[in-house]
Amino acid sequence: MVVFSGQGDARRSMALLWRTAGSKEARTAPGPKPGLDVDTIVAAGIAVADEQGMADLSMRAVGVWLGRSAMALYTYVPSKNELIDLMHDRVLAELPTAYETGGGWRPAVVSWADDVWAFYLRHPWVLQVSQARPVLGPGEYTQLETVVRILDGIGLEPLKVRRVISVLFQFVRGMARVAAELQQAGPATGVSDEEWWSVRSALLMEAAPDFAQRFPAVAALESGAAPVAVEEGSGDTAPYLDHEAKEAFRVGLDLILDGIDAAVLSTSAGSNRPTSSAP
Amino acid sequence: MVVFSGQGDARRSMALLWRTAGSKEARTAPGPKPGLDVDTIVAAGIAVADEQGMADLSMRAVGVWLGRSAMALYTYVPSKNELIDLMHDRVLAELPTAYETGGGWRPAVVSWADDVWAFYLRHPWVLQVSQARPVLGPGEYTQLETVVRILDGIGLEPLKVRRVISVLFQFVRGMARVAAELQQAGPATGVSDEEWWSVRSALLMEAAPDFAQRFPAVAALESGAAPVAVEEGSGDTAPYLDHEAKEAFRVGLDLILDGIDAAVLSTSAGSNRPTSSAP
DNA sequence: CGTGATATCTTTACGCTGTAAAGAGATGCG
DNA sequence: CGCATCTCTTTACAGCGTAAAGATATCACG
Repeated sequence: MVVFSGQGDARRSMALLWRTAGSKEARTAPGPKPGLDVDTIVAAGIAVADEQGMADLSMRAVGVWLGRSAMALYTYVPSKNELIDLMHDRVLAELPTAYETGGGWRPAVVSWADDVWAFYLRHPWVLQVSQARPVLGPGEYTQLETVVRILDGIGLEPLKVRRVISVLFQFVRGMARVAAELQQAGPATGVSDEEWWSVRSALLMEAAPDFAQRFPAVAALESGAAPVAVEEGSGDTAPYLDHEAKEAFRVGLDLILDGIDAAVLSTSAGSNRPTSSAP
Repeated sequence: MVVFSGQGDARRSMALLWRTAGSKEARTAPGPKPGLDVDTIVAAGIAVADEQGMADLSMRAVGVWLGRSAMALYTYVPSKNELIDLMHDRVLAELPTAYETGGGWRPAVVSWADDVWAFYLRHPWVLQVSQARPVLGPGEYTQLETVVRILDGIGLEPLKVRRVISVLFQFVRGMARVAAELQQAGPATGVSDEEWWSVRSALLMEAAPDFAQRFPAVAALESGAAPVAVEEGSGDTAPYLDHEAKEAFRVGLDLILDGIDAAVLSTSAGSNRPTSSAP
């Protein structure tokens, strides 16, 4: 279930995102002093989402975190969707904003992708916020600025840069989503991935004894590609699939970077040199 | 909010997916004759999800669709999550299962990606089912078999084929997700995308007048890349962004296919040597 | 042909959700 | 002081998934 962005008063949303609410003017209004503020509430929301997951993020839960009732939050934030937008934009601030491009764009993109990957695993709930209509807040634009700066001047026309960024984001988000869901599913259900898979594949062979006949290509692929050597000795909770997911991430990223290379070459055929894999 | 797969009795799940429930034996048990069956319920669930979206898919809604109470479904299906798994696996059956590879793998992959893209836009709720632990049903494996058959024998080692498939799926799903959410958001809120964007960008400039200073690369990119000529005359509801989304999809796909090309070349360079990690 | 076991299906109920509405209590200005 | 105004709480409502209990229909068996 995707969480859609708020549909409320657009001007108020923007003001909250960019903090242009009249924070300067001294308070002279009657009434009790505010015991909270938007930043505190957003921070509490992020803490709850990090700790308990998006499914358990409720106005009541954030209220409990702050020692208030759920309805107290509505004094500062118009709705839960708006709160999520604010959380999303604010949490992006912890990403690095600059990458060394002296060694070429390729290692810079890899570093960036690694950081984004780790970020999503740290805050898996971010992956559940709808991307349809971006939040248009400072965090979002800072993140975009960072990656545009890496890819600027490598010899792609602006439209192509946008497309490349799309592909990169979709890929990183998609792969991180799978890894994050695995990470969540394990502890949440008390069933490790190895257990889950071994139980399931046994049952699969039981339910579909003709599997190899019905799906010959898949069967051949699995028998040929399955044994990615399991590294023993690491004390992580789920070392095997974590490692597997990260390795798939790296290989896929390389594939995309090769595609970018090809695009660069075909655009500026002749002058620029490729960073790897020459024709 | 992602819908996770069922955690119930794994054997029963598999039996439901592969229809190995004792459907053969004649019914001689006492009690009233069943008025429903799993297939009917799954079809109703798909109809509700297609028509009203995943957010409005509830046991009560499916019950109403069938003229029963919500609890009647629990006679046939152990939980809502299980029902969603069954819906997911069943709806995949409408995808084509074979592609002409006579003209090379590349056009075949493009056709496949186009079909999957259209499929996701037809059933956007499928994009909201967790991919962490695949359903392992016949639909899922049929789909996988289809794409493996396209990529088999183009000169990639099995592990690489798996990675390539991962990248393709993540990309298609990611891009389709954005397009689907746009498609949903428009009608649902009564605000077209052009309206939404023009309102938002006006407010953005108001809230962040120093935008071009704070985000110079993004500002430059947008001024340089924005004008993707709007095609007029088409009578669709949201022709511009639909077209834009599809165009981004095609360009991104090309990028990935170029990356695959590079991987094929580097693998079969010389004779048949794998690029990394030989067995 | 009862009669009891069993199956389908409905009704009710519980704790959860986002948030509208109303009220309590504190605060500063006239 | 009185009163308008603000923060925050309480209560309430319609929705959710599903546990539990009960009504009703159907078969096998004495």
